[in-house]
Amino acid sequence: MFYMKELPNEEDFRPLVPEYSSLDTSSVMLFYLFLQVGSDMLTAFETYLANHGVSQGRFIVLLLLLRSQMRNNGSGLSPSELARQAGVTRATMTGLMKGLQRDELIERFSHDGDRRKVIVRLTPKGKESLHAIFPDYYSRIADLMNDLEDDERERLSKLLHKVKNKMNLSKQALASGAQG
Amino acid sequence: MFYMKELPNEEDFRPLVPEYSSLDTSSVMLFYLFLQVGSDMLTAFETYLANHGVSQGRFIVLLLLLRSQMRNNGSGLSPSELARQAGVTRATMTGLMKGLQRDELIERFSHDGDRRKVIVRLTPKGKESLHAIFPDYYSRIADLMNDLEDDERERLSKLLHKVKNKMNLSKQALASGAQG
DNA sequence: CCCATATAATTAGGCCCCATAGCATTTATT
DNA sequence: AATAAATGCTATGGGGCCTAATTATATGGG
Repeated sequence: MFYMKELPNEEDFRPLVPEYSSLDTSSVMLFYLFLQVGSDMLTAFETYLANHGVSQGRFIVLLLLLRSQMRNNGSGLSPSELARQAGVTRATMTGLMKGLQRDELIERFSHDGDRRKVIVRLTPKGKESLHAIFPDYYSRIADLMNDLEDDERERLSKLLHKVKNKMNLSKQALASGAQG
Repeated sequence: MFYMKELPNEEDFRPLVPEYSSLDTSSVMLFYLFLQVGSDMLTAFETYLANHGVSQGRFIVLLLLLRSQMRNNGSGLSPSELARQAGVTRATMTGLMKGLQRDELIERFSHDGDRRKVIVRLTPKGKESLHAIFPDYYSRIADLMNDLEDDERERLSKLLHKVKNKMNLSKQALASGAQG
């Protein structure tokens, strides 16, 4: 997890500015601030979820399953599809599901039409877990955003989308080779 | 890492709204959007750094050391202090440093006055690694923020600080027990 | 019908990050 | 001197993630 308790300040960059023409101090500081806030949020909620006995990864799987079941009347999802929606490999998903099944939060059924496939569904216990977490979970999120007025939320959302779009455009470039 | 390729939309929450009085849809959607953008950014830069042969954790340690050496003329930092500044335990820092030393990016010296302490410094190779990464690294960050006008950056920064402050206030509450 | 290819799920093995707990050493406090 | 605190380390373990290989099943062309 990215973390830097004390964010770098303007002075920290000053000696580097003459050396690096690509260094835009305000960009970098904004970038670090963003990552710090995001990491803090994530860490806090991870800790919170851990107290409820689930990890972030597990929680997401449960959420995806719940959503799928609400949308399509309990049809469930395949591990492949879960992996795709969660942005991990199928192997990773297998591991996650192993734990979730051991704890009886999900069930795996074989697919009727395609015997390669598996269908994953929440168990009643899995559903209960989510519903046990939700009230407090939502309340904490609401509380976190409570200081932001409606127009501020609107603006933040717009700005986030802007960064998001920018990233999607340059994602390949960003993640690609060592040479820019 | 938090990830949810397809963010939940308004309809996904609709059936939950009557059930949970604490559920504020706009808060939750903003929260998820924030985490998604942050995670994507982090992942992209992690991948990028990995292509340069360093992990996020390592990179941060190197940054902290560079900053310390620039601020205090090469005095270095103790593992304890590094752990504190990076927000990890001392044990974790020991592990990180083991790898960094193996790769000859840092050196460990014993402290003169206090024989419990160790002083960590960047090796020339460590410094070179950073300086090899910087130009492209800064350029990518600048590029990422390029779509934001000055006033937008200002606003985003203010909003982020607002969320950050809110979190600092309720950090204990957030991360604390299963019961809200 | 058969084979090459693709897809699905899993297993095995491994790396990184991170934590807790315990330990030895050294320093600080009283 | 005795106790407490700090420092760095090791051992151990969990979570998350990956690649590569394996097994089973489907599918489409020859």
